[in-house]
Amino acid sequence: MNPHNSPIENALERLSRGGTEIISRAELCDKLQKSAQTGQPLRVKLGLDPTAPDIHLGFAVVLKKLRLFQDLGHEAHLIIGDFTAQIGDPSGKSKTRPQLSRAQVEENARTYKEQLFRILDESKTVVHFNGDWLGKMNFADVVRLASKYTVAQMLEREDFARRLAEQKPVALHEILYPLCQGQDSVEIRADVELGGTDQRFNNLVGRELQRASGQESQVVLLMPILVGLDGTQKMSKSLGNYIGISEAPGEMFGKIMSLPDAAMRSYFTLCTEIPEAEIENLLANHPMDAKKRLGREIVAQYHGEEAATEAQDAFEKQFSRGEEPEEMPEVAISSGELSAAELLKICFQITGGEAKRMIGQGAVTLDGARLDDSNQKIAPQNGMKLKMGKRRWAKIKID
RNA sequence: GCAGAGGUGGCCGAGCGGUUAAUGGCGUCAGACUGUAAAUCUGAUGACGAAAGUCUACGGCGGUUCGAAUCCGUCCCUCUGCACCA
Repeated sequence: MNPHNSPIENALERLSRGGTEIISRAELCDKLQKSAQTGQPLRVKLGLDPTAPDIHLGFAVVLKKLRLFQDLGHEAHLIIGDFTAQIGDPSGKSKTRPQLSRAQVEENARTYKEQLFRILDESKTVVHFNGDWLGKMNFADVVRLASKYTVAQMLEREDFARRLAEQKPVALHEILYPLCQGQDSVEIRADVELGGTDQRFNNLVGRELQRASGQESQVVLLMPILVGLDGTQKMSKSLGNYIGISEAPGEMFGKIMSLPDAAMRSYFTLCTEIPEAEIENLLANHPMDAKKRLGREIVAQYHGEEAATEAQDAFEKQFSRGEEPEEMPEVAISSGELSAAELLKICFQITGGEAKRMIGQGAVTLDGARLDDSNQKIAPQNGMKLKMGKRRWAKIKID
């Protein structure tokens, strides 16, 4: 790092790592400077959706950035979107969501916090519920808020434009969503708002509404979207292509190994702190080794170095060398003969058709011997090891 | 309100009286190969059943028919155009 850099420039540089877009850089520079002079920390906002308390690596990208702000001395302001959750963010798949009770939201928020503070500094975090202000607005307030934005402006938003073009429904309340989120910024007087690039529109509305309310507009930082396990679509819970930050080390490592090679670069830059030059070097070498390094790096962040090494060893043992895993789920079975298909149904909780299919496809072995007849009678014995496909194992235990 | 187009399996999307548990694509799973739970290729993919077969499924309900996702009636929902437009 350039020793001549001022602390502010230094901070700016760290904040923009990983392809972060800053709107605008000059304003952020200003705010950082003012904060340094007055000793007043910046209020950095991040909105959370209370319906999905499982934090994954994609969201962690943003959380890590928020953590960086905290490390620079600023305050994190989390907005639990208990009110907006009733609308459902049109950025996503836009299914109407069930209304959550306050109790459910608080329960979710608790689960959320356990995970959040694996990344964030709790002592510099303030949590808000946007129902506290949005829920109190009366219809006149809503009309006044709605008057601050035009239909044409709202329709600039890509989601709406696309859905209109595809002749898909766009409900009126959905176009209120960006206004709600913008109002949150007004309420907490945010200096900065973080989000994925998919939040660009919403976050910019916040700037607009703050200006309309006589506040200084928030600076917006947009992080690139992390792709999911499929390597194309964004990582999200609803698409089922995510890696949760509290998943078991082995599971996490395995999922990372299943990423398409092409996704590695963005994972390295967004999910690890490895310097650019080293990333280039890793990617120039064998992809499998690079991916193992990636896996170890990420697992270590959430579970520690030791767990990461263990996860890698277990992976190499089970998949590279095809040996059986150290630990496998035990399944209790009462003694007595049963058919191979029935055994599978019990051990792996699958349907009869699926069990037959697995056996028919040669996917099943019992103590290393392939089963090829689903009607074959088996007398289960303690310690028998059943394997289905590459990953699923069960150890039989007689009741 | 009027007119037109639609609502099909996890998703997209064919079918438009029987051979349709329903083409195809995506997804998922498996096998082969390998460099990995990468890539590629191949296959499988409603439930129950040892099997024969039975059941459930094409927005809801009712009807016609030996037989309906396919025809008729009705209701609900979406889209497009027109009308309405303080």
